[in-house]
Amino acid sequence: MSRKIKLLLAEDEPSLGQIVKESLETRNFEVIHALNGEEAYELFEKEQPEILVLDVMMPKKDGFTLAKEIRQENSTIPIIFLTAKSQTKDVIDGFQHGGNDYLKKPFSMEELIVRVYNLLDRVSLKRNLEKIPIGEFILNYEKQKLHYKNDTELLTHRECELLYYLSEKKNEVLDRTFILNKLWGNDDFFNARSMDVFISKLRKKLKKDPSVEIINIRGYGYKLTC
Amino acid sequence: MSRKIKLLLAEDEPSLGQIVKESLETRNFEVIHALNGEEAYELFEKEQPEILVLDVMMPKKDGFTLAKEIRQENSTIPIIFLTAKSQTKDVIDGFQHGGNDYLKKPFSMEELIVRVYNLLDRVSLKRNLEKIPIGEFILNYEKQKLHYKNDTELLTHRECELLYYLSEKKNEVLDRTFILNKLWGNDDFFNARSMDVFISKLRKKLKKDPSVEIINIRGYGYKLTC
DNA sequence: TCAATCGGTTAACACTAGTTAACACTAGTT
DNA sequence: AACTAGTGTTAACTAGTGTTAACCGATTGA
Repeated sequence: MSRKIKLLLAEDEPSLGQIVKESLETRNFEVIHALNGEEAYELFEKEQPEILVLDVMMPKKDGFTLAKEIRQENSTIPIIFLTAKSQTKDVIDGFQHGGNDYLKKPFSMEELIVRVYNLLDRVSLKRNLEKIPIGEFILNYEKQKLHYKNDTELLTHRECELLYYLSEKKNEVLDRTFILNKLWGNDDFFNARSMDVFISKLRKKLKKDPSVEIINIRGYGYKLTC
Repeated sequence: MSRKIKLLLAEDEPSLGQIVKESLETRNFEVIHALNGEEAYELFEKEQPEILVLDVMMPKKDGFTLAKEIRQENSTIPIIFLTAKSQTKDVIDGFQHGGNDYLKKPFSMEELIVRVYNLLDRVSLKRNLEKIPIGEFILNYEKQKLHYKNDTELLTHRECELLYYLSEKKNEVLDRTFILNKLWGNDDFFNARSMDVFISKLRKKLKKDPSVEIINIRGYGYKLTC
């Protein structure tokens, strides 16, 4: 497993802060949670995080002011601002450069994660170096390779992504539209047919171990069993 | 596939609501999100969720008032209250009974999930990887397969679900409307006829072992005997 | 006993998914 | 620029699944 990334989260709403913290932790971040701007600055000094996620509206010191101060010490650390809907665009634009990005509330964790990884430029962090067992097979996501005993088969990027998502939900149903949106961007007719083709290809490649199957659940999606 | 559980979430803070919704969705819930007490009541009527998660402090109608109204229509539906730290214990205690539970903000998703499952009384979250014996047959729910001696028959998803529910209540009567609501979503005429067809198909497949029978109890449902 | 209702069975149908091959496009190579 | 290999999309055909319809028998209550 790769090293945890230390992230400073400054968010004063306790409920939201707690859940964002937890979600990031399950994704293998080490989260330092500050409840206001001043505390955030102290924790930044003390903990030296790699990336900051700052709520703009906070008691004691707002996110922008905090960012200016931190930038004097560290001009490269990536910062993501969490802004309220009411925030005017031009104020945000003033901070839209360098290692900065922003996210309007309400946001989804997926959006936050994507931005975090983009700024860290470590897109494939979570999938790093993982050897995923699928029955007798071993999937190496990084190398797009599928091992079976002494054989190794190369997977294309699409095949690999698809199998990876299936393997994440082993023995559970993976939603059709979820895959389509995730991998193809939308779930229109043609993409759906394209996916069918890939399912077909994967089944062929997974035939070596008869205990591994991709089962269709009509109208819902697929289930990888092993 | 294990059908999605419909859950009504009433939470007025948009950021928190969005993230709780998303987290529940990744755990395979169907989440109906209401932004205030009135909307929550309307959605409760319309969507008929299985469980409610209500913020206590909400605009237009607070969680407790809402719960009282809903309890008049449905005295058994599980309700989880999300309470602020300031909420006094005795007020909460007034609602601590029956299918109720509460959770202090800030809470973690894990805590919420545990309470949801507790109230739903679904211990068997991950469905049996186990092989279910039905007379001389063995049902493998995961793989949708029905084994008989050396033969293996593939079941469709519907067949498998239906047989699974029957096998859970072996030698007991399984309610018609229960199956219909569980598998088809509602118990209208057409779905009922559709189910008849599936019962018919299953009987055909179960013929190999004459000791296994699906017996109809007119007006009530079916009994799988073996 | 007879109509009414419920459930059983079969087949037709509509729709979804599976498979294969042809095609278009990209990137790398000569 | 031409050639090649690899990848993903589109198309055409086939197979599988669940719903609807039609017809029938069984059970029930008036």
